[in-house]
Amino acid sequence: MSTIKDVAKLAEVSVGTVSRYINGYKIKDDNRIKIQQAIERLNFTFNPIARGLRTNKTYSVGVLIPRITDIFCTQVIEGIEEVLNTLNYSIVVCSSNDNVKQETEKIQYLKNKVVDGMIVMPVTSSQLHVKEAVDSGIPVVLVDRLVKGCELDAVICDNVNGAYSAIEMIINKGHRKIGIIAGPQEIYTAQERLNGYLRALNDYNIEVKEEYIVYSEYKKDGGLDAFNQLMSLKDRPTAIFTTNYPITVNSMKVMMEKGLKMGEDISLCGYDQTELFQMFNPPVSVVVQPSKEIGVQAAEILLKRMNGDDSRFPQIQRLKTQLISTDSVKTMF
Amino acid sequence: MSTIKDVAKLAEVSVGTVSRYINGYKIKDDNRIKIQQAIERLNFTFNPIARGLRTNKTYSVGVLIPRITDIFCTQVIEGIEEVLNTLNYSIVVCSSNDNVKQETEKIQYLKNKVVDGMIVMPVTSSQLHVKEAVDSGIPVVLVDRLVKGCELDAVICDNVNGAYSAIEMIINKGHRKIGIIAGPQEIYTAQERLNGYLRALNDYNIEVKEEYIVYSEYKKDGGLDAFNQLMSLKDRPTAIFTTNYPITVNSMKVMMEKGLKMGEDISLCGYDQTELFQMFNPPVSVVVQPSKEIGVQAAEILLKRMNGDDSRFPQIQRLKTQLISTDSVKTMF
DNA sequence: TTGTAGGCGTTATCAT
DNA sequence: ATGATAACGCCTACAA
Repeated sequence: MSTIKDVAKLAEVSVGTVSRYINGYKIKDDNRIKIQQAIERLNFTFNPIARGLRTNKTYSVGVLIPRITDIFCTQVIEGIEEVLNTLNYSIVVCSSNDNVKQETEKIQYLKNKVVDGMIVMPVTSSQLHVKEAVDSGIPVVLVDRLVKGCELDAVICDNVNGAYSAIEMIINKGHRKIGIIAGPQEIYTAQERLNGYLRALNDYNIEVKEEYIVYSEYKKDGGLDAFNQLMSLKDRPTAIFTTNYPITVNSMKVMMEKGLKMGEDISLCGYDQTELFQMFNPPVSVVVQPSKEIGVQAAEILLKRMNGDDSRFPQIQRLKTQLISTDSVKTMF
Repeated sequence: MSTIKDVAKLAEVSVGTVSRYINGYKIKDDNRIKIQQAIERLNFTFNPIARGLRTNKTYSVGVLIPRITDIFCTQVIEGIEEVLNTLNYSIVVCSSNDNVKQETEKIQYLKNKVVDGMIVMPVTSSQLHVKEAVDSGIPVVLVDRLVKGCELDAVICDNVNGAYSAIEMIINKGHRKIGIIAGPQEIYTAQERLNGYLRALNDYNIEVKEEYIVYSEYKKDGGLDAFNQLMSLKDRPTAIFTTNYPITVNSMKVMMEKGLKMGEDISLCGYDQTELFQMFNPPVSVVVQPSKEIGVQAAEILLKRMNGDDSRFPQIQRLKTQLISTDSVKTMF
């Protein structure tokens, strides 16, 4: 590997001149040509590690998500990548595996890796692991979930209205007995989605029945028990709102095993989209989040911060969801 | 941010001693204690960038995949992460977006980022973009696909037998008119899967009909035209083997639109697994690749190379697939 | 516009 | 076992 020094020697200029050339400063034309040729001849590529040491910039950002195999997460990453890659930032990805302890460790880990900034989708909204990263002065943008007691930039969805629109649709199709499988209430999105549910019932003057509200983890096996619990009520709900992807999938799985037909025996509306949902018979009603757009906007805010622009801090973007309404929710009249 | 120098001063030792402490060399007990305290007091974390400059190691590896939203890819990454993260390697992820040009660029990009090694899932098997990276001396492990004319470590699946087992199952259920939607023949896995198909027909003495073999892209919209083409034959196949995930999904989509019932009007066997496939009615028959295991093994080989162990080069691991056989392939008798 | 030289935070070599 | 010091490759005053 040749260095700036080799280039300088071959081009018969000083290293300073070469460095200036590389960084786009103005230099004499004939020097420019000599340097270009030297670079070509030596197959020189400069060492960003050395530059990073000097400039304290690594041109890399950390992305911390609960799980790399989660479609929602990868769609967000796709958005991040789209913005950051063209600017030559690289993306260091790691997963917290839905685990607060790992999340804390990984934040520390990313800090140690000296990323210029990070985008974090927190596992829980309750604690302040994320706070540490902030305190170290590196810009952090939250995604999908806010964290209590943390003033931070964030790009999230309007979960209240997302859930509200789902419940409203279910009500409008004639349902009155509507169950919800809510997520853990330490999680910000889970709180909001439950709120949307409550608010919609309230607005339509439908009594909230405690037993129609069950809770579940937002993890891989979430929803299995919860769905069964709803099904075992004497006075079963006619429709169920499942508030994230795994819960939706697992509820469908249980229905299948029990031989319950979606949209006939029991109505279902889920959260988060995958192409396959629309290929079931009937297709699955879902609240869709603009996942890629979340990534794009998070990256843009992060970029702004990394460039030292502190305007409008903390900047919280709240994106709208979209409702896909299908026959998985039965029309009752 | 405090440095090793600050620690040395506070602990009243030399920087050399601090460095040795950090790197786990033996030092006098009381020095050790003084250093520990100093580190604590100063909240010192050492700078891997500086270390990297000196040691020429960045403790980061690049992972280049066709698309971050592809489940197969993310499962592979999950495996890679599992191995590498505990060893404190970070993973720089980027996508080639199914695009040879981007692949070439991103390989260059990763090289410039000074990763210690890279894991690449190549877009095509025909060209030598990957060769460049190799020539630069950094270890590269291929995943899922081999590249012609490149002697490289690789972890792939036995696609021939994967396809063979699928076709064999279809034959055993009484089908004789079996179509295949094969991938682009520049892609290694696509070649192999077609071979498996041909070999199985041959072994069972079934004539290969040219019009039952159609081709499609291995990309997002792959399979749409191809499936229609098979359906428009006068003498339609009774079963179709779709050779990757998008093709399988899109074929199912077309079937749905046309009102064809899977496993009755037309039988289908796909490639690559997602949990949702098993929740359709009937569930979808698929050839399943051990995707996470691919990642694990690739990471292990890469690790070996990064540690200077050149034994058994080029090491090619060929993993077995598994067949899920369901009623999506009709039993004909 | 250019050259020189010091420094970024480590590691590694040499004496001691 | 430890200290002093020269690298590692680049950037950036400063001086010319």
